[in-house]
Amino acid sequence: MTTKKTIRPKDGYHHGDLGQALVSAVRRLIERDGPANFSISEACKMAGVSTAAPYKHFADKQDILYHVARSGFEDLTQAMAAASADRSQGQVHVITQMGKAYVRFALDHPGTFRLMFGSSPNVKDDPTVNATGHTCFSTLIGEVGNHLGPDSSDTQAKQLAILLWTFVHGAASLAIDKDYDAADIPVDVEALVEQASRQLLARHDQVLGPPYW
Amino acid sequence: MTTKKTIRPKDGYHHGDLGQALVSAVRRLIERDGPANFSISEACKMAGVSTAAPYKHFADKQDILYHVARSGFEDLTQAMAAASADRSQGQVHVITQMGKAYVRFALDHPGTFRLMFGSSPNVKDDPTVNATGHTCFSTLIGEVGNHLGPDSSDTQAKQLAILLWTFVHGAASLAIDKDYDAADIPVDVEALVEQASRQLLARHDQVLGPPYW
DNA sequence: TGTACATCAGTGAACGCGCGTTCACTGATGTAC
DNA sequence: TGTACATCAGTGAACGCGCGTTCACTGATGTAC
Repeated sequence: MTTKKTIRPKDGYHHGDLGQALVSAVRRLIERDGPANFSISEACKMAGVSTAAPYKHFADKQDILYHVARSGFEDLTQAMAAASADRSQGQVHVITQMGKAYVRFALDHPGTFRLMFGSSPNVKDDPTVNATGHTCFSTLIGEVGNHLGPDSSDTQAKQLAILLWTFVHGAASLAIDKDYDAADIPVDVEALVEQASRQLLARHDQVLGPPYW
Repeated sequence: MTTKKTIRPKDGYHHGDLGQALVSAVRRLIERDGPANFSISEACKMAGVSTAAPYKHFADKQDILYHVARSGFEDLTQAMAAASADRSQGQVHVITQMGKAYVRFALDHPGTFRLMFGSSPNVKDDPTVNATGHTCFSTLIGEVGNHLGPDSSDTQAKQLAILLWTFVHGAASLAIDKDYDAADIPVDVEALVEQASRQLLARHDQVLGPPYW
């Protein structure tokens, strides 16, 4: 944490850490143009390097995308972990905070988010990308397990986690794709996640509090 | 309904209804390669026509996409209307059926679905596409209004409709993008929609039934 | 400390490709007389 | 009914472009002696 990982851009021939520089250039391009519309050539221009240089670090275009997706999942996992660090307000609060972090990540990095979860280009046939995504989802399952209590099964936790994930992912997708504009009323996505999470987490023999509107 | 709209493919020079033929060719291509990866050239090959022919019917590539998106929204609206035709089992049932129809449409036409709601390529800057999408969402708002009763406000109906839409859209997206595979357990999307819809539609002073698992 | 050398991250020019779009054209069609 | 003609949906060749990738190369770096 104290040692800043510096990318030293030697003025001369060697770059320092071109691999990392390209990944972050591609991430910036993906944020600007979408994951299907970035080009290696432009990423090279941004990194100040010839168009052949990337092939010393990556097999091909797809390989770069794998690295970008992996770095995205790492960031998302970290964001969700940070959001769930405050455990003083109960388990439900922890889970809703994770959901909000998910939505915030999508809004802050829509292009990367689309790459990670979308299908064009597809990035899920890479095992390590899959593994990183898996890790990310596991943290949610763990928290939902805490919520359900020690008597609950792993399957129960997974199924409830899927329910929550589905809503949160819908909120993130509709928000970044500007689909909520069709609703004619302003949508507060985080409030939406708060409301739905509490409702979906509620025990089924329990009287719910008032809705958020 | 009785008069089948025939596309007469004159063997000779004139096509008959090339505009319609191209739209459906593009839809097929979009289903195969995704909305960002179709090419006019290939659609022309499918329609048996030179690459210059489309420009007699459409301004440019983007214009074709607008037509495709519009036809998609029309199909989705129709599918949702059909699903909600059976009103014998109560208002909640009608609404869950609409949600399932939405998910089924996405699974049957993932490419078109991504074009309609996604952002690359963006299709929402066309007013008539927007209007068709608007119509589609309105039918849901109407049913939710029925559910809430005559004393409810339009805003209340919209907000609850947004809540439901969000979940259903998340389910559709995660399903077609194969993201549920990361969950390690099989996911029955329609059952998921059923469960979540009932839970989100439940009155807030009401004891819920048992969950679906 | 100085030198020879292996390593390898970069260059820059070139390739083949598929694409969207334009252009002058052609020939089928429907209609006015 | 027959003919002249305007219309316009098609053709096919060509364009310019940006792209991913390859190639032989060059020169900076670190290390063994």
